[in-house]
Parts: sequence; structure tokens; C-alpha cells
Amino acid sequence: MRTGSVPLTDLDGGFDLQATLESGQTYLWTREDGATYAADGARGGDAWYSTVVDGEVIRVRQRDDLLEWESTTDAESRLFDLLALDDDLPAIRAGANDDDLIRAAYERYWGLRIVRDPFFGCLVSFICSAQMRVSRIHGMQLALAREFGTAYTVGGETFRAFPRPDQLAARTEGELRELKLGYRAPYVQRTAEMVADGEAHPREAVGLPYEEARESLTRFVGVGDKVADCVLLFSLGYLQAVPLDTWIRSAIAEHYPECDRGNYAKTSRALRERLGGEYAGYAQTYLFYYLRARGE
DNA sequence: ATCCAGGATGTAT
DNA sequence: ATACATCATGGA
Repeated sequence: MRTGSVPLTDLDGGFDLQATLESGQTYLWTREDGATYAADGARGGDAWYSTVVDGEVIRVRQRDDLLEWESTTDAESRLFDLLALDDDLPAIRAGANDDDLIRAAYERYWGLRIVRDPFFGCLVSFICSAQMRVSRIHGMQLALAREFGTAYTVGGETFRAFPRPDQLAARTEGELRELKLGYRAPYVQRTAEMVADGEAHPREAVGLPYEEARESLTRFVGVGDKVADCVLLFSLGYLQAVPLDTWIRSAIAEHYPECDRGNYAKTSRALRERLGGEYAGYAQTYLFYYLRARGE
């Protein structure tokens, strides 16, 4: 294993690994101490997290102002990409609407970055997210990796990659239901087939104007506007995407009632402008984590 | 027991 | 285009 470390004081705006990985954006990392993601956003700890990307095992942990990593390859540039370490956080925040709520959320979780997940794992994660809590979505993705993903053994420890499209496409709906995916099982199976067969691929959305990209992703089974927004935001680099989930919808009702325009597209557009346009997805994600931690 | 969780789909209007 | 029922599962 190669090792290295990134001095976080060099980054624009610092970094918070726990907030980034446990805030419900990504479900493709494993916390090695076995602790479940803190639903209340409890801070602290310097746990190791691991993932497998393109056949390379990557482990990271944060110790104060140092991000330590260990990997089967030189992982530094990969980490900059996956964890958006090159995003200019102060500039992003400066471009956001600065009301009391947004300010509080940014201050509480400062250093949280919008991840850039591998697209297939992200797509499946958010198909599974329908009417599910964060901890269970994570559990589903770990189960998919454990049952159907390729194993890599390094230093006596085994790491499981998230399954490739063909690996999931080869499973039956029944096998996926055994992992407690419920009614999402056929969605995952059919979407995996679409990608494996070359019928469609999430990356075809890249480069399209934002709302066209969202529409493009809804061709996958189990993907509506909300899940499409999550994939755009957490995998494909569309930082203006504002997913409207139940938490954000209640926040709209309580704090931004004028943004409720009746349907998804118009409401999302209104909230996007309200939250700061180009980087509205950042404010949305800080807000989501903040509100969920407070249990509102 | 009832409600709810990062919703989507099929059908009727 | 919009309204509605239906879909699994488990924790509060």
C-alpha cells in the first residue's frame, strides 16, 4: 500500500471528511470502525473510511488539518476528484444567499464538500433512496457490494467494490429483493441492464444544459426529477442542481414559501435562484444535513 | 398501531 | 399536465 497525506490548510476553505461522507450525499464509502453514520450529525472521530474505485482500494482518515490516505495506487489526485478538494468553498459560499438559515448551516458544517461519486454507484444509490432513511440507503449499497461486487484483498483485509452494471444486470429481481431493496429491486435491475447493454449511460447527460441533463437521466427506471438531481449534483458536477426531497420541501413550506410554484421544475428553479444560482446545490446540501440533524 | 423516510410509476381524469 | 393509489421495509 502506498500512503500519503494532504495538508488541508492549503485548501480553499478547509475540509470536513465526516460531514462530507456522512451527510447523505454518498453511499459508496465504508466506515471501518463499523459505526453507522451519525444521523444527528454528531461531530468528532478520526475513523478510517474506505472505498474501491476502478479496482483500486482507497482508505482515508482526517486528523485535524491532515487528510491521511492509504491506497493500492497513488490516490492523491483521485481524492481531489472524489472529495472535491479543489472546490473553492469561500467563493461558493460567497455566491450564496446569506439568510440566517443558510449561514447557520454553513457555519455548523463548514468544510463539507459536494462529492463527485462514480456515476453508476451514485445512480443506484439514489434509485434505492426512494422513501428510505440515510442509514438504510447506506446499508443497501454495502449489501450490494458485499454480495455482488468484486473482492480485493490487501494486507489480509478484503474490500468490496460497488458492483459493475453487468454484475447487477445478471441478478434477478428476487435476488435484489432478498437484500431488502423492496419495490426498488426491479428499478435497480432494469437500470443496470440499460447501462450494461449500452442502451443508455448516465455520462450522456454530461455537457447538456442543466434541465435537459435532468430530463435525460429520467429515462432510467426508478429515476424521476429528484433522483436525477441527486445524480447531477453528487456525481456529474452540476452544482446548481437542487434536489427537492421531503426535508427540503418542508424547509420550503416553512422558510421559503414563495418558492413553492406547484410543480417540481418550477419550484426547483425558484429555490435555485433563492439559494444562489450557480452553486445552489451546495447550499441545498448544507441545508439538508443541518435540518435533518436538527430533526426538523 | 400509525407515521415516515433524500420518490417513482401506472392509471384515470 | 395534474391527482391518486400503490409499492417494501424498519425505526420511532
